[in-house]
Amino acid sequence: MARRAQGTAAGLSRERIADAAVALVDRDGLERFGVRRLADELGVDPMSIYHHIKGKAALLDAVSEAVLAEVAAATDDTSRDWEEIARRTAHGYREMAYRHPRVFPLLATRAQTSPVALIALERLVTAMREAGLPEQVVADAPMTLFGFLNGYLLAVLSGESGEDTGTPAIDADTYPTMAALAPLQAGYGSVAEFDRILGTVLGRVQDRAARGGTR
Amino acid sequence: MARRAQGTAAGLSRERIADAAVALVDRDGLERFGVRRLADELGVDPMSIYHHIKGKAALLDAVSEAVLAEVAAATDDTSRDWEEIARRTAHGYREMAYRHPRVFPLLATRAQTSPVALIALERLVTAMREAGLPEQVVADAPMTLFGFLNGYLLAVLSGESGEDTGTPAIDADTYPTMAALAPLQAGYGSVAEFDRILGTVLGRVQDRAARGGTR
DNA sequence: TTTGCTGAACCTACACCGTAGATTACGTGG
DNA sequence: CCACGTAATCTACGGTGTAGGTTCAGCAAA
Repeated sequence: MARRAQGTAAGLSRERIADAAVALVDRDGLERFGVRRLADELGVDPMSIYHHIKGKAALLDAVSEAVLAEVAAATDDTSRDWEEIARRTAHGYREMAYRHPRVFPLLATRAQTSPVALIALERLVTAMREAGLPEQVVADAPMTLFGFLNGYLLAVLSGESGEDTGTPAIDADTYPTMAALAPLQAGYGSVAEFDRILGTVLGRVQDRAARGGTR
Repeated sequence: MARRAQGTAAGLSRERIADAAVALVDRDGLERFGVRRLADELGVDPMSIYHHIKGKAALLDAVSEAVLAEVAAATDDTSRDWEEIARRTAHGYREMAYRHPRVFPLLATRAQTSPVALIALERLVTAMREAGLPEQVVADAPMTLFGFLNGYLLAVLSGESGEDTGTPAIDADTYPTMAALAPLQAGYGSVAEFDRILGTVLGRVQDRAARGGTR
């Protein structure tokens, strides 16, 4: 609010800006997020931000990177077992998604090429390779795992973080089967549910490996 | 461009607007899409659109609905075999995604409650139920199938539709395994690849069914 | 101490956006 | 022939991202 005079240090830095941006998106959502609002939050002129980050796109990149860094920090890397690594990464990813449901669409939409993402993937595929899994299976693993993680979490969180929290409650007359099934879909955000589905995905990977890989 | 005088009919309708919006997003991308640009494209005052569609959010809903309708139209519903239905729906969905790569993020992000989406799901789960599959398996099917479809297609298309089509070509020194695997990931986007992964997902559903369902 | 430079912060300005509210005129039913 | 609903336009407001210029604390060399 009270902006300092020109030339006075405001203690801005890429990291401080990114953290504030994450907090702002968490609070108000992606729609309402903007450079000016972020500047207000930091008690700073909008243009000051541009001295540390090139533009709004780069700002969103920084947000992605910040929450991904959380995952990396929370995942301990003591294990060498690829399935253990995959499980821990997936659970860490899920927890981050629940911590920042309104940031998550950003991650699912943009291709992840940031170092922190690549390091995690490199660790996973290296472990898989050392375990002797067929090359093609290893090559497909990132896409298989994160493709599903993104799709699943996006669907589960879309109700969780929605601006308007009104589940329309599908019409039982026109969609009888869907309505009948609704109670069975009640437990959809639970860890148990997640772990079960994750297990089937990893099980599939192992099946392919056992069969010898390519097809 | 040449706007007519006030009161003169411009032949606008929800459908015509939605079609033009889809074309505009296809051409310029979601970032550049806006009410004013759409109005320009239609040769119409921006506010005229508001007489047919409530606001920008509703406009994007209309876009989603329009492309989903394409899928429904292209998928013939002669079969009663649930696996056949799932396959055809999935392939139709994929083709739509490739036809409108810049619209697709919209579908993956927003929860689908439009009639056209619900009708397709109702058909699928009804067929599965009639085939005698366990209730919980049927209940999980929509999430399993579309969760994966969305995640996978989002990842594959993010390179396809990118505003800047520069694949960064990961550094072979810092990420040796990832770099070594890159050639094996070349064919990502092909129908064959898609069908293979789809097969594993459907195979998983059948496995669960054979084992008796819940767990 | 004085000088001059660097860079981080601010200020101004512009083009654009979504949309609320008022106005206009065509086509139709009475 | 006239009133009216409707579909279009016009005007205006507050908000956005950001290019370009300005200001000034802090520091290094003279």
